[in-house]
Amino acid sequence: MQESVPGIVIGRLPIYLRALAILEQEGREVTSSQELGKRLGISSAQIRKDLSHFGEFGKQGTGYRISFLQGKLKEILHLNQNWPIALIGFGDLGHALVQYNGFPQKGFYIQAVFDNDPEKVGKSTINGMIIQHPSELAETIRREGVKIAILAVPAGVAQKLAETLVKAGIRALLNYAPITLSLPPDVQVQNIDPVVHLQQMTYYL
Amino acid sequence: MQESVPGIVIGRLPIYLRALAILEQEGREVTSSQELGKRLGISSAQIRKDLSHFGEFGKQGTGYRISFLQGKLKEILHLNQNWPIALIGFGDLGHALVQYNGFPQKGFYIQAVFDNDPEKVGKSTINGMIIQHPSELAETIRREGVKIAILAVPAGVAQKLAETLVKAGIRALLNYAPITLSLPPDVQVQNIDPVVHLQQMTYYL
DNA sequence: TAGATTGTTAATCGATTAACAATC
DNA sequence: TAGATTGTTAATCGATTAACAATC
Repeated sequence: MQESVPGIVIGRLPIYLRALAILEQEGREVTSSQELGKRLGISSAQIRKDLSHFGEFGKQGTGYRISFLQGKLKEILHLNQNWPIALIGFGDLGHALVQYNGFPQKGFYIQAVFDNDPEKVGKSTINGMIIQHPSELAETIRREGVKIAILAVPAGVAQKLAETLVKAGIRALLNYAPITLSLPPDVQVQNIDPVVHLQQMTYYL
Repeated sequence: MQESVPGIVIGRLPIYLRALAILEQEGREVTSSQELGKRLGISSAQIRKDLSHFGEFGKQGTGYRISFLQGKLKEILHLNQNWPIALIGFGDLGHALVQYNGFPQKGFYIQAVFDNDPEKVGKSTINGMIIQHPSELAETIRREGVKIAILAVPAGVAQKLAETLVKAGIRALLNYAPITLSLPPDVQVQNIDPVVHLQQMTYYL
């Protein structure tokens, strides 16, 4: 648990959490590595190995108590708190992200929205946030102590904005711009580019 | 080239393609595995190894001709054709996806849109597509020979719809619903769940 | 007790990297 | 020729899986 856990293992924990939430919704109280594995298309050994990086959460013979394991995984992933988020870019995608109820449901709250279109600056989103100009970005992020940003802007301005965000104190960046960002290694970056996903699949078609 | 190429290698090819497009935009004609690697945060050896699965695309001493390598990668990924796409779900996200110009730019054309909201069925999108009821799904997909679908619906109905899509002839599915789908192994599935990405990053915060 | 499932070890499998001959 | 960079081999590194003692 002390020596660093592989990133690929961390990447699976939210998937486990998602599966546990569904099992819980179904009224289940206990599950096993085998059942989880079957649902997720993963071997049971891998699930047990992954969890063993962090402790012993199951019982021989019976498996895992769902609510207990959920709690542990949330603790590990630092999800026992709400996370404020800054959204950069209020185009169609930004609009959809602000509306998406999956974020607040999981403790992620978009707290500030930025766009450089003069037509949008000063207007308010459906849920009452005022769209700010990027020039206010650094101050707002510092003041609110925001650590996570979502970048939903065109590729051309993404790198520059990302650098500004990092300077302002952002430590984790969800990047929707179709470009590989160059940032200090201690800044977390996750990329979402639907075209990249589609282009992978066409290989097999 | 004949014995199957690891999926992880295929996953990087679109990233290479994206980087090459940027270099081309910058007016460059030639690049090297070292330069590409630096831009992408990947070792040059890995890039050369990845490409070697498919042939020899470079020249010792000089590197890779950008337009030639782009052509080869597009060929490998079957991107030398347009791909029609069916979009299931016309909520905020579906709306953003229909508007997104990154798709047609790369040869992906949303050709049919489905939503089960009676308020939406029969109405037309901004670019003139008529929103169809899911009951028409199978026939439309078969008729148009669509092989790729984007699933942008709530988690609760995703599995069922995915099965319908596969029965109708869909072979590749880009899944925005926050759930792991169970589908035949010969169907390609890629998942996009922003919450999963955020939950990975909070581990490090 | 009998059956089930964990946590963990060791073996296997696969991916990445270092190094270099070939050659432009 | 001298310098640069490829494609490829072998070594290293890391991740997955099989197997099983421990134990609920």
